[in-house]
Amino acid sequence: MSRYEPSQSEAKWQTAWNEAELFAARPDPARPKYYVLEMFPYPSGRIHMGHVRNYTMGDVVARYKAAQGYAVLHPMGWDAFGMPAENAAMERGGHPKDWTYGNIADMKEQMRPLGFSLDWTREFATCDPDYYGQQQSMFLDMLKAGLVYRKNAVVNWDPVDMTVLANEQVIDGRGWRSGAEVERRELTQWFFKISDYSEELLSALDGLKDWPEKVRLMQANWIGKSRGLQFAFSTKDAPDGFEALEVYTTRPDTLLGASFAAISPDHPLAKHLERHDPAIAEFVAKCRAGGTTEEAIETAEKLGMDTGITVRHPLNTEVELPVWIANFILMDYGTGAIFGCPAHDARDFEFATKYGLPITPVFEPVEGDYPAAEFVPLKSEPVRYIRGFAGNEIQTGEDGVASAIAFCEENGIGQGVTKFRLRDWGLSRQRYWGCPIPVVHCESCGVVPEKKENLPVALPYDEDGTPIDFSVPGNPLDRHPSWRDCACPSCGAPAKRETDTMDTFVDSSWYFTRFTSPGAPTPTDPEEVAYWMNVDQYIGGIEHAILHLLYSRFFARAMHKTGHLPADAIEPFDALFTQGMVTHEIYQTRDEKGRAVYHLPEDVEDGKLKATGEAIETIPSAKMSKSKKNVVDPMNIIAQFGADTARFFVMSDSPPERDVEWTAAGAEATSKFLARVHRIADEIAASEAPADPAQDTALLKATHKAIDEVTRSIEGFAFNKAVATLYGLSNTLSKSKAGAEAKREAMKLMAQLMAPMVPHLAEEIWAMLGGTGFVISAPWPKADPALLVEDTVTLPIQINGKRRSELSVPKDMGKEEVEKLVLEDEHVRKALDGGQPKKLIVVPGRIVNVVI
RNA sequence: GCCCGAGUGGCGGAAUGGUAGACGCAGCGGAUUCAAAAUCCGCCGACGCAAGUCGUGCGAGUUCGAGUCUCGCCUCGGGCACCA
Repeated sequence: MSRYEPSQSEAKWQTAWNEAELFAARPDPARPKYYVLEMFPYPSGRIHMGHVRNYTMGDVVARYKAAQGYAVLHPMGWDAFGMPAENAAMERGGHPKDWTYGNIADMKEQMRPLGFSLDWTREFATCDPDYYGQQQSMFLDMLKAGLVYRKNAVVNWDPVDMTVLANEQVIDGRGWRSGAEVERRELTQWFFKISDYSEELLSALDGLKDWPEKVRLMQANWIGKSRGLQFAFSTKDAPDGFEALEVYTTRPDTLLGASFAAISPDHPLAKHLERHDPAIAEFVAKCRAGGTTEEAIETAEKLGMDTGITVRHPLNTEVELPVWIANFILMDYGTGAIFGCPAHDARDFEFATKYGLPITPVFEPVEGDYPAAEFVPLKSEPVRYIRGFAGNEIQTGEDGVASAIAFCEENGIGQGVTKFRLRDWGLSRQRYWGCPIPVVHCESCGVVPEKKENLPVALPYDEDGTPIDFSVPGNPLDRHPSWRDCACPSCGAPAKRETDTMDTFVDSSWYFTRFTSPGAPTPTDPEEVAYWMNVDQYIGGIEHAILHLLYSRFFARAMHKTGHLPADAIEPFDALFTQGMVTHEIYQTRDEKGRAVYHLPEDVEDGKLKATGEAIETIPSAKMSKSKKNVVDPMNIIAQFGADTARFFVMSDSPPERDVEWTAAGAEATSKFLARVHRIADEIAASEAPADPAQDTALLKATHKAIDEVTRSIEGFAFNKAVATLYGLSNTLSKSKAGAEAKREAMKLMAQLMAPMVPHLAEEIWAMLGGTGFVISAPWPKADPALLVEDTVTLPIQINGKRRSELSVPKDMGKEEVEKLVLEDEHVRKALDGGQPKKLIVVPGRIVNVVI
């Protein structure tokens, strides 16, 4: 008899695997390759249950594919640049570099006991000078290839701290530290020309068959291809140089419903007026208050100001429309100017109602009257045009738009234009802890790329021998005494380095290619990258559905264009899986002022605080977060139950794409189950029961059914169903009266099926039953189709769609014979009461429905 | 505000348009035990004595048949370009 003691056996097997170097990825021409990757973590310092879930999923896939004979690449690294390191330095002193590398060491120590099949020899952090030096090298190649350029763009500006704020540092329109009202300010910044690839990134989505449909949809909407009309209003009383006002509209069919024109506060005309008219300057300044997010702009109160300028209606030059400046017009989309048709646009309606502008319907419902507020039917819906100017009176919005564009083109009013919502990717960050942008500003030569032999342009660690001080707001690179000053790479004259660093999305846009050759002297090694790319299975959070994944798709194309990736790797992720979060209830009490005080789950027992016995309020589950203290430390779970319990629990119950609720009871139940499996295996190992052909066959059939189900579940990322199947198989095994030999074989197969999820226990059982080698190196079992077929099936009999009876028949019984038997059924005879059914539906092998 | 999801017993969830609730948790009953823990066996959507009726967020619809498909809502979650 041996007991289940994970604390001993888990460490033992991990040592054995490491000694056998099982997880080092090696190209092997004799086998197909498989690259499985989980989104690499930000080194916050502590792993959390979300990490455990994410990496367990990847590990299940990696181990399963290895058992199937693939040469597997399963690497791990660190997304190590970013704001938290700088924030930590500001709040607690110290240096971002020390904080980050310390966190990496801590997290690695926490990940080790989980027994993931990771190839740690390929590990790197994006803040390693070697990594970001290669990134700088690619940046220079992309600059040369015309994929990078500079232009002005708005940032959140904190007028008190005199610093740029990230969106998350703007809370209700105010800076998080100073509390000052944030304003939008323009800076010259670096951009990737992702817009060159708008069409390509959109159309290539169709090829991503193994991506979730919702992610493809989100990306398609984000890219936002639209067909519309661009035309110029001719202006009256406008300043010189503004004789025409270019507008873009996706609803040219509503042109005769135009009641005003509106321009963005950032439109060149608005900027011109701002310089000459104090009232407009004041208004525009008001528009610029608040953060830069689309959400902030769209939910802000609609503000407008009449400029006094008018434009002539292109279809009827007698009609003049006023030109307003409006805070909800985005300069980044279209031309930064629109015409407003309040009758058929909710935003225009709100604006027109507020400022008393006319509302002129262009179309109405085919049946019924024009509604009280705006009327915005689906474009695919037919409507009756009462102020149409092109095509039929009754047509869909789509047709109306198409004929309006055709009409305007014929009459020289404007052109049909395709536009995209997708904007170029601004990569400049006015921060220290990021990859320096490797260019130099020279007074005579302008912007000069750094020479490649001078890369990496490394971040300075200290100033004259003392670590950089982060207690002062702003970017330390800007005020560094020696780092900033340099010689111009072109003319050698004194020059200044660019002090902006790169968006951390750049770091995460190519790390998956670097894993194929982490030590290469170039960004990628052609042979290695050609062998390992693409990522066969990518796993990460749904929150990355748009930005990270879209930027990576673009970057792969840019890398191809600059010779760093082969043509067949421009869609880097063959299959994508997006997993849900790990959630937990929140426990709180109130302090004397009635404010919420949160408590860790481990400090709570039976609805009371362990320490004081004070009753706690329980708030429904939410994503685990430190601020709400609803976190369960994986280390505690591993210490108490072992890694396999933690791994198995996060795979149980909830489907992986959905959020999973962590419950202490669930973890304990999982641990009990694993102990039970261990006990059953132990009993089987000692058993001497003689063979029993009937029982042995029944067990063999059940085992093969489980092989089939677990295999299909893992293939379909339905790990919760694989777990349910294993529960079922363990019950079958414990109750089976089969002989010892048959049971040993069944148990060994079960160990193989469990191995991807609970590898340590599986090894233990495999060894106990005399399996050869490691269970994880044993080839994945195949279900024998002959053992999966059932001879008889139970057909439910429905009467009018409701289940009333059932019928047991041989699997392949013909339709007519089944019908005959159905009509003889007691319930059916009773319901028919001597009559004939209206209809008798027999779906062979599935169901019978008698319609009366 | 805009885009994308999700909603099934007390709880987590299962169900190629075909027996709703597999499997697990909690709960209840029993066995074992001096007793307990552990373990094992059984019951377990609601109402009803029963026959049965009702049940997948709400309201319509398509279908012989809807948790599943369509339309309109509600609630919760993710994203909205400088959190990662």
